[in-house]
Amino acid sequence: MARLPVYLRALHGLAEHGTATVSSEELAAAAGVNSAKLRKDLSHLGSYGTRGVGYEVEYLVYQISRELGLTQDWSVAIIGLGNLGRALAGYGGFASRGFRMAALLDAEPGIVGELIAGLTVEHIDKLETVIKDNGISIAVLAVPATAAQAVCDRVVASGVTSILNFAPVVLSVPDGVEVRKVDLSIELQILAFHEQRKAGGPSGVEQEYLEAVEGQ
Amino acid sequence: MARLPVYLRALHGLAEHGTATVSSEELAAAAGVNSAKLRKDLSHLGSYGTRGVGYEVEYLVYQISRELGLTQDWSVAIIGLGNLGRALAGYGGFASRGFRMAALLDAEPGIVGELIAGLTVEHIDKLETVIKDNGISIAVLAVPATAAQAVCDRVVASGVTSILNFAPVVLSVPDGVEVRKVDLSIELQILAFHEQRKAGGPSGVEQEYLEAVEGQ
DNA sequence: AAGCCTTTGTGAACGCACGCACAAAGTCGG
DNA sequence: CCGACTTTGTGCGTGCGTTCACAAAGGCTT
Repeated sequence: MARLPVYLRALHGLAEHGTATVSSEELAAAAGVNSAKLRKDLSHLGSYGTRGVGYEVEYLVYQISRELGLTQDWSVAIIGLGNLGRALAGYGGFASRGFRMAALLDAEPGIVGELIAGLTVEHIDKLETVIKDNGISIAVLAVPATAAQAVCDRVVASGVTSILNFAPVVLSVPDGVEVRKVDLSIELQILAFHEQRKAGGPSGVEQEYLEAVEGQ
Repeated sequence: MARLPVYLRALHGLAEHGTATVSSEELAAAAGVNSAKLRKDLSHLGSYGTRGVGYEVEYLVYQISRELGLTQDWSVAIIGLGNLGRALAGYGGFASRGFRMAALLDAEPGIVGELIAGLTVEHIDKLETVIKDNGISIAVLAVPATAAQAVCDRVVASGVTSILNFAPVVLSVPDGVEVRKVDLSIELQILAFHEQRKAGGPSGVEQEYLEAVEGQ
């Protein structure tokens, strides 16, 4: 189900290319998955395909968007406007998918007041007010690890129920609050693992381990 | 196995806290996983725990680091120094885990020559030379989607065998080259999905779908 | 209008990963 | 030195996701 956004992106690419209809085989290749898996995923949304032909791109885009809740706009706050926060604020992929950057918050006096991506950075002291006034339900945390849990508690108390966390800590939240974590250094470490394996590779007990996790 | 970096981070946290020994239960809680799963993961590396006591933090850190190939230094190139590339270049979590930022590359004349995180941005024309001279085996792609595949082909041709891709495209690479993809907007879309579900939620066939993917 | 061909949707088997629960093992107190 | 307690390491059952393979269904050609 985390694959629906991937399909959606592939479909957007096809639409821009002028393709009107697509088979499960083609779409699966574009998304990098098995065609049977794709068909099963799509069939859970309802029968939106035509046998013998395939799926109508535009219609499928709408259906997936609706399923993902992208037909309505979501207000998002970015907290922490360091390098990463700025990158996220300027990332075009959000606005085009129904996400509205509604507020930027930071604690640093030198950053507060700055204009980033058309928004003025506000002081984190106003967090509660800003979140409630803008009807923000999704918060993006790009703050230092040490501040993450405290900020998390505050946004949750203010009514935020979805958090995208870039800080390298496991956040604890009450039931009903969704947290997704992105950790950039973990991805690199996984690459290093495979890299090491290619470069001669370990031996002994490690080899057994490698065999056990093969393909992961 | 993608969990080893998570354990490693939790262990680093414990080490800084002065903890010398840790039980699987405690470590599992810190990493946000089941304790049995953690023990099984660690047992694949070998028997590094002491029954009745737990695991020695420092020793376990070393063993996991070695398994992940972090005891040797990896040279990494960042290609594309937009907001995201800059954030990555300045991210401290890399250097502390055995990754050395060896080169920054961009095509934009206004960016080339700039000093970022202690490194001078070089022109992408020198890509092949830079990669070979620095023995770079891992490349981070923070370029626009339209340029991603072309840049990817060039780094692969230059000998890079691991790619961390931030561009929203599925890269095609020859066998033996590892690609990991990070897509920031996908994470937000998944949050929106859950958010929509909480806010009243869809009905009809969609409800069946939701039940089918419950907990995901 | 009828049959062929393509492609969807899904039933069923396979495989993997997760988690429980327990036995082995090692430590600490008496 | 022995017994009780703690914690690891793991065998086994369960449940989920993936994949194969095929039947149903619709379009297209003749």
